[in-house]
Amino acid sequence: MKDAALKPALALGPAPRAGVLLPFPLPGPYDYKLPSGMEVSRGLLVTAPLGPRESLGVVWGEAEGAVGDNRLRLAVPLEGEPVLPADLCDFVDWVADYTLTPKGLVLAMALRSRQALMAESPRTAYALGPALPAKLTLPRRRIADLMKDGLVRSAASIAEEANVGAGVVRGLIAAGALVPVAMPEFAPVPRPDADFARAVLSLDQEAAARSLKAQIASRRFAVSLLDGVTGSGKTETYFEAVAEALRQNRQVLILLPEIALTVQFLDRFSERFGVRPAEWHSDLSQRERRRIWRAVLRGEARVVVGARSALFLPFAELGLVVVDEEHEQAYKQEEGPIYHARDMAVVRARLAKCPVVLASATPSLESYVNATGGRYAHLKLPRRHNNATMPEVRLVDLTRERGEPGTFLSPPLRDALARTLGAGEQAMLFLNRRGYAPLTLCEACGHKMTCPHCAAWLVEHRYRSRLICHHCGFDTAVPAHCPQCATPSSLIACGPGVERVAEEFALAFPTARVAIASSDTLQGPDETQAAIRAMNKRETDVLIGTQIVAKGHHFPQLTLVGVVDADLGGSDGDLRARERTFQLLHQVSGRAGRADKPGLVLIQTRNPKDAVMQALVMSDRDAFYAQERLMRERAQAPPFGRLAAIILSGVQGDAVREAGRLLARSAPAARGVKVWGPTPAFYALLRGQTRERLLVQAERSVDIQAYLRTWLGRVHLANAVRLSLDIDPVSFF
DNA sequence: AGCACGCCGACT
DNA sequence: GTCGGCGTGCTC
Repeated sequence: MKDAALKPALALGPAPRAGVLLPFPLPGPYDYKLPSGMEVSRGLLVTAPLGPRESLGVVWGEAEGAVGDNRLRLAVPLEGEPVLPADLCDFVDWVADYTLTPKGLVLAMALRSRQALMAESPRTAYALGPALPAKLTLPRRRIADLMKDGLVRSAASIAEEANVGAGVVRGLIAAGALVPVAMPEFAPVPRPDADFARAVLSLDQEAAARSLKAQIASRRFAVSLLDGVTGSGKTETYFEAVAEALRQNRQVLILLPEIALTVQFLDRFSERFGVRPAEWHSDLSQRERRRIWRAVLRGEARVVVGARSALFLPFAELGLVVVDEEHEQAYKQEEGPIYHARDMAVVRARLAKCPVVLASATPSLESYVNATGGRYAHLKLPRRHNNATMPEVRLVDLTRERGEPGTFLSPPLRDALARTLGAGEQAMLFLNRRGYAPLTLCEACGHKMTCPHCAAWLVEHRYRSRLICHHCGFDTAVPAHCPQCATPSSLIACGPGVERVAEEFALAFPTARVAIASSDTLQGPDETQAAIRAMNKRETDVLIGTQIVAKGHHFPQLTLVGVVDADLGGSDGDLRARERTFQLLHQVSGRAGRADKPGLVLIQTRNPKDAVMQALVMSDRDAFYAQERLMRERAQAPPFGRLAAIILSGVQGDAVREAGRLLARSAPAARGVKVWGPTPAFYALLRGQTRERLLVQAERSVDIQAYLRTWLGRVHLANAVRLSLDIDPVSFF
């Protein structure tokens, strides 16, 4: 972070030069001349010529001087001389150093909307002029009638609303009957009102909110874990912190996992603050992106609710960062610059000198250890709202309670379903597996149907009669003969997916109304909304779904949750698999039950003695965390040690494997550092690319980035091999 | 990221 | 004989 030590304003003499960072994967800032006599400071946005074209750039620091004066080109500040906030520049430096990503690539994330800073082009709207032409045709009359309300409209909307051709509008403009009015390019972003609708908080919520408000008032960096059971009102609680930040005239960033960025959340926000917050997510249009980006820089957007990339917005007066559902794996960016948004949010807050709140009912072990160890404030909300009780959790031991072969609903689960439906209540079956069956194999020769581009099984989707690869999207018809031994009709489906569970359920309960909820059946937020509405209106008796039903929505009439296979994803070698299973099952369990009738959760498992299952049954979360913590500590795994993964990939398998061996041979010996591998990645072949992994494990005190820089700086890999780095990997695929 | 330069297959 | 495939390399 040496750049952070730069003076905020670099006053440079005549013929000034400066280091300018460009949003490309260049090794560092390039030197440019700047107009003489200008006061130049870090963060100043410029246009800089790069080769044959003009690029957006940011003055990053003093010139390096490696390039002769004669080769320097002139960078010109943008109109109005906008400046990126200094703490955002520091953040870019920090993320680049931490993830070993070229700075320019990280800067590119902060300049997401390329023309965000180009001069705003005013829109022209029209109002009714002083006089109408003598000759009023019927279309002209319609325009006059429309415009009598005194509102200004664009030429296009006049034509549309008055139902006339564009030519008629043009004619009236030419005749002076419609006069132009200059409008700002963008509608202003509405300001949330801190006191629009104050919530009534429970004592627990009040105490947590008070603590957060005090932190905001002190304007210092602090981390809090808002640790509240499902239904305890975490959102209302941190909304009080948001309100306080607004009163202090500070900006707020609320991070949500992309899937949680729903209409419901935005509605809740506007119920509390009177207006919708500014949104930031991957499918904003270019125009919206530009509008929000500018509004954040100018301080017009006071609260932004966004997915992980919102971390790179140019907040100048950041006063609070909230990371909701902080345990979610979706916060891990797995492509391009690989980073964990939760961890980076903490860094962003530290650089902005403001508090950050991590909220979850099932915190990540990292946050839990930090909170219980006193590094983070631990704010607990142990009670559900309205004193609703937690559901009763029972295990079904699948090693004893087997139904018939090829069935996946055990007798106890069937009985419970029958009772629930008989009582006129709703149920949910959870299985984190899309499609009909995860594996198709030949009865005659044992051949497994796998993807030609990925080392993965093809998943049968019976509704579409296709075999589909969930990694690359490859799809093919179910063949009539085994491709290996040519035996006809020998392919059989193995294992359950949601479609297969739905089929079995429908056979057992032919009159019940079933809906399947998976990313295959629900295309987009509208259909998801419709499914939720059908459930709430009791048009659906049983919802069978993947993890998209685990999150978020609460169904008041739902009293039974069945977990069809709790042992999924128990993959060895993934140190977070147990934590994820626990979090997911805990979350699913929380869907059951209502105020007047406690819910029942039945979990089908082959490992009923496992600590994850026991913690769920005993409703003893802390016991699970304690055990998990101990295991991580013994293994020197995060947060007690550091990890970094090196992923090699390429089309030429031999070259990739050779590069892996070369890399392993050249790993420098260092105290407290171990290098494992190379091993084929979990999916050794993905989209036609061979993938090998090496894992670096280091003690906490080791500077793992420095180690990697030294190592990788010495090795030259074949051009056909791509190397990418994952610092703090969360998944091992 | 672009856009050049630079060496090997099917065409006016 | 060329037009053009995209592999590698450079941009202050």
